[in-house]
Amino acid sequence: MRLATWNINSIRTRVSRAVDFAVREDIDVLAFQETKCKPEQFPYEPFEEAGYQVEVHGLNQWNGVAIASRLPMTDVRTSFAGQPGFAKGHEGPDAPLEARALGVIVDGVRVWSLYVPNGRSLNDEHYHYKLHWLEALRTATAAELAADPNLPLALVGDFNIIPFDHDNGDPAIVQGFSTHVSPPEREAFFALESAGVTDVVRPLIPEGYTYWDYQRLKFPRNEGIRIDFVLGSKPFADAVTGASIHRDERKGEQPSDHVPVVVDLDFGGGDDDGDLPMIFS
DNA sequence: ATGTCACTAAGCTAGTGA
Repeated sequence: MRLATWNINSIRTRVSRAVDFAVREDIDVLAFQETKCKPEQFPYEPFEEAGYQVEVHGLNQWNGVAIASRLPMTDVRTSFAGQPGFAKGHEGPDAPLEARALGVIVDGVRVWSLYVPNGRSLNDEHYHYKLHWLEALRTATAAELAADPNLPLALVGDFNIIPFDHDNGDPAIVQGFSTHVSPPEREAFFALESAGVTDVVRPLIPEGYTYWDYQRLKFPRNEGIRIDFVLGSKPFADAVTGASIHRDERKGEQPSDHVPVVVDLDFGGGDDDGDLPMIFS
């Protein structure tokens, strides 16, 4: 299986880019964030013509997550257990949920497409919302893996956290002043390891950015940041055979400000490409 | 020039979010 995650920053603006990438790169499962539309506005047809079915979760023009897959998707969920909601001046499990999580089972793998809240600034209520959201994600992930320790599970998406200093090439993002690099955010990110998931791309690609701001020539100057990740449970991580960050997708006409992150997986069985099984004798 | 972009509601610009 070839699995990708991509903050597309409006699927309606970039549907051709998205489908072309999926086909060209032979992606089986492609998780999107920031689709920025309701299901009735989602451009299903180009995906279906290319052989992908799509699960969509979107409530309005903000956020929005989706998963396109060549393989059947089951057990679709539009939030994780205990996911906090948010409304102005009102945060927590009783507040309305935003469209930031979509989970499916595909080929025996639980895939969560996640768009972690942007903290905006260190003293903003969205910053506390972000930390609570991450803690709830940790709890929900630990519970899901406790219920099925052998489950190949992946948390993929835009985490809006820069885990290490060398993941930050943007001089405007400064420790002590900016979100994405604050110790509480980094602790929340690494705390996901205690739930049983690890970054499966990092060991294969130690350096590299996944996002460059549209403003101030950040891409030509390569002042990017690494905030898009694939975190996998042990059964998932053990199946990883390769990874790639598709920097070229930041180039050309109307790019997203994020690029896709791809992981190759081999769960054994010898039949991961739809062809007849290999016979060894 | 913060060297930008996408969304909506209401109009051809302002407000919001990133």
